[in-house]
Amino acid sequence: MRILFLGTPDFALPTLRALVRSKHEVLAVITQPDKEGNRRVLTPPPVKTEAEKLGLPVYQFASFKKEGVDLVKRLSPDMMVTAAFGQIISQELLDIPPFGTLNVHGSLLPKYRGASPIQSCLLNGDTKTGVTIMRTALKVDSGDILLKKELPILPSDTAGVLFDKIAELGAAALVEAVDLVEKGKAVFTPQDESQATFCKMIAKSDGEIRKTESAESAIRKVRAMNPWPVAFFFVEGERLKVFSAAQTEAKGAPGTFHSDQGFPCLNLADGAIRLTEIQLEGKKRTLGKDFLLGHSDLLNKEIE
RNA sequence: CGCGGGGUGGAGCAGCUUGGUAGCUCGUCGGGCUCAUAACCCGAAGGUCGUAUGGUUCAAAUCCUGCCCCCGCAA
Repeated sequence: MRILFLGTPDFALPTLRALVRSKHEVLAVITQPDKEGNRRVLTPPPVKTEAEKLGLPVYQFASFKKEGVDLVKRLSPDMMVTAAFGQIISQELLDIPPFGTLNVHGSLLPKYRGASPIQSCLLNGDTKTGVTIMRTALKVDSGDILLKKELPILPSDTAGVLFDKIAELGAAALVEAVDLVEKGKAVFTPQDESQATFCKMIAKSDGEIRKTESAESAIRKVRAMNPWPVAFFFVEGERLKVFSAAQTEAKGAPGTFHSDQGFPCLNLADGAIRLTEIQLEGKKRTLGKDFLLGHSDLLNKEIE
């Protein structure tokens, strides 16, 4: 199969690599334009960097839908593959490749359609998730399903860890799917719309820990928001990020702190969380234990 | 030229405004106490205070300047 690959973030890298390693041919890579990253530094999307490393032609579009038609017709791929591309593609484009367009999605569809399937399953405390390979359709993540792979969610999984696992699982599944299509053995099953759920893009504010919530809910946030945007709360106007935390017993009113084995613990509505790894704005991230050595006054403060 | 915080013994911080003997909590090493300890007591080692061995000064961690590095916000 001669494939045109569309993807943008890290999530798409394993799939791109797997395709390059497979017997199929990646004609070119389509991705989004470079964007201003941290502190005004222009950062290329990870897929661009990887594609260049692999020696593949790269095309960047602010709107592939509007500007990409000629290119796709010229390349005339047998198939297109999308992996977290980040742009909606027109039906006209989807119809160009004779074998259609496949997508890799980080959930067991029809659950968790949308932009944050991995964070969402962690926020909801699910015990399993997975990856789905389906047709890329005009309506986001609604295409007919070719195959799914399940994956248990471990208590130690953060979004970052799950991302990596699912991206790898998805890469293998996608190559398997392309093989099936090539052999004419692919069976596509429509999604059960009545079971569909949708998740929005994660915003930074979604990571705020409030004293009215339970410790369990806070722990889920910590796991779901790591490595981005990272769970946090405010103490006297200063933002404190929580990279990792463990559930423990409350010893004080919600919003106050106590120390346990040298670690700061935040008391919440139901239980408390031991702050194992944290970062004060402007400072480096440290173990909660080390943080407390220089900030013992934290124990007398309260979150907002 | 987006805004802002920071770089002080191994770790986390204070000291800088109002220049003048380098401090706190912890760790490390040695010793003591204890059935025991992430407990306690005694003692010790360890720092050219990011850098230019820059400028001002009798004197700079502290004031001024250039440079390097780390980080938060915003986008």
